[in-house]
Amino acid sequence: MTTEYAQLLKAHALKATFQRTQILEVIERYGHIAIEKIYEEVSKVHASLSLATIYKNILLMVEKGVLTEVPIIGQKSKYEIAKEEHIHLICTSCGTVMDKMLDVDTAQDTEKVAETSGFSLDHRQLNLYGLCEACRG
Amino acid sequence: MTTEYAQLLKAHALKATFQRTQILEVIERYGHIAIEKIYEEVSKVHASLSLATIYKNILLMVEKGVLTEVPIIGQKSKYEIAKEEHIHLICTSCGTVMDKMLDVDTAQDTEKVAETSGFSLDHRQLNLYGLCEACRG
DNA sequence: TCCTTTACAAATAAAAATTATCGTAAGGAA
DNA sequence: TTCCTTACGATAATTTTTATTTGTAAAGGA
Ligand SMILES: [Mn+2]
Ligand SMILES: [Mn+2]
Ligand SMILES: [Zn+2]
Ligand SMILES: [Zn+2]
Repeated sequence: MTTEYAQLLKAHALKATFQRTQILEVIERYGHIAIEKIYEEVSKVHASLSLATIYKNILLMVEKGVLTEVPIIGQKSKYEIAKEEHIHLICTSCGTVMDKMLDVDTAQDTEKVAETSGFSLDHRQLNLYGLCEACRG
Repeated sequence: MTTEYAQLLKAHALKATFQRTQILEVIERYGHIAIEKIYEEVSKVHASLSLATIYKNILLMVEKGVLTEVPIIGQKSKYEIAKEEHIHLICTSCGTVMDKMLDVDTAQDTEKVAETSGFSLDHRQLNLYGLCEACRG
């Protein structure tokens, strides 16, 4: 429902405007989605929406931690609602992005790698590229 | 030396032009570098170079497997000479990208994760974001 | 309530990044 | 060297992203 997104926005000190809740609704529905596609989708229910409003709000919501950017080799970045740390399985044929939990051991390993390089780790981003079940045939 | 890059290009069925070897020389020197910076650097030794030539060749060399794209949260992609699989430590303050080997256990873990999702894994991309030694102070 | 302030969205405009076109130049096989 | 093919440079054209301006509407205080 719409109040869910209103809550999320307010929790991050952002006003819950119609445009923002619509953007969030579309992102949630797609899971992971690129800017242009958000514009396309939101436009269906709100024809007068400006593309600049999308850009402005995506940037703002990433800054505030409501959204996460998922940069991908050979494509434009996709965005998702920020959630618990996880990894991505990305199909190089159809472009689908699937979430998977990161297992604890792997997480600890990366901590060590960072430490031994004098690096203070903030966050991880693991993408696995390949073919999804459907595209393998 | 310059013949080194000529070899690399020919090994991938690409003509060894002056522009291409210069681009590779700059990428090697920086380790990881964005398009605009490549242009800036190559222009110093070859003032008449066209930016379109950079784009065309980067795209081509990525396609042919000479280069690898490194997509990064909040920045434009950087490019590097393709090499053995490794991970990246990325400083969110100064932007530096550092290479680290991926340890074998972690690699095997990701294989399993992919498998159990019916996904045929092709390649991994792990970025660790944080502060480098210099930027921690 | 009325006034003042602030935040947003929309509509451009502007700038930056990327791709396409085409005539000329250079690489490389023979 | 000669010839064929491919790549480069010089734009032009698109696409993507950011900045400005203006009009409203919500928020807060007197
Ligand atoms: Mn995700
Ligand atoms: Mn690297
Ligand atoms: Zn697929
Ligand atoms: Zn740093």
